[in-house]
Amino acid sequence: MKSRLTIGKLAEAAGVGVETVRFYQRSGLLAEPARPFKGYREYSQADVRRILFIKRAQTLGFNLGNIMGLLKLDGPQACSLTHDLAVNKLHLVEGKITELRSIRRALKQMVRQCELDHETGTCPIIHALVEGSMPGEF
Amino acid sequence: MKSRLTIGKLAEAAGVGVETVRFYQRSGLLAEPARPFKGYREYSQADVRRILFIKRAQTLGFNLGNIMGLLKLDGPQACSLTHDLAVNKLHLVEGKITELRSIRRALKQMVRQCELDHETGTCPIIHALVEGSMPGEF
DNA sequence: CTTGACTCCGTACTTATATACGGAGATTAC
DNA sequence: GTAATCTCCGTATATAAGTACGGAGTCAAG
Repeated sequence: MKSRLTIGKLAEAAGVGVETVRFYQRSGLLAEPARPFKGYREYSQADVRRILFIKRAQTLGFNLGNIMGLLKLDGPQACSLTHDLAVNKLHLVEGKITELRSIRRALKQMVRQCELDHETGTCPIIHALVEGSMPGEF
Repeated sequence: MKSRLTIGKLAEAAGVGVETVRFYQRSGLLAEPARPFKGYREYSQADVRRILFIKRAQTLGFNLGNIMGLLKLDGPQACSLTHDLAVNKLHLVEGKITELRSIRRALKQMVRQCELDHETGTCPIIHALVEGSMPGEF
């Protein structure tokens, strides 16, 4: 079923605001739709999917520029570009996870320390984060 | 050696711009330094470390507000206050880890899809946008 | 002592990603 | 048929995190 949508329906279906749709249009992320009726924009389900794609790609760390690039391309080279971008992001994300785990360890230790001895110290996270920094004045 | 730095030297040592230092000061991320000399700010190595910390924390996805909170964990405080702050930041960090793990999962899926279909010459992600439904959960 | 680099300050501008506003016309619900 | 809602448009505002500008004072090198 090819349901035809107004801008408001599209926005609702995709979980964004009407203004966001207009903004995506201005930005070139969505093509200007047909306006068969008093200048009112008319959208299709494909537009819903396109916005959902944009939103999902955003949560993966792609910005709108990246996304526009992805959307413009099709065919085998698009796949390899997509692949490379994804692999890069993946490495970035794994590095961050590792670092956050070490911060978490430090924080847990801090909490435990605090609960055991009622002693005050400086925060181990900060020293874990800044290589070579001495404990003390911050 | 307690080298005393001008704002320019500090900025250079920390790899940021002079204006950024002033901005951090306005934002409360750096304390107003002493100005023993015609109103010129004077910094120490501790300020360099503090800026490096800020920059590092940013790459992990903390915003300046978060970072201000993390910085408050350091230094002498009432133990109960430290404890509460630490628990609070621990939750922040765990949320960040969870978020990144889900991004990682999605990216891995995306990479896998691309690799599977690479021989066929079509990118499943792009293809799905043109017609039909998205590959699940990408 | 002159020249160029550095510092001061407040304010304005930038980029990315949207949101909001205002007023006119169209559509829909009751 | 009237009120509420929706759509149109261009422009303005929001937020985070800086970055740049302009003019005046100051410092360091040649």
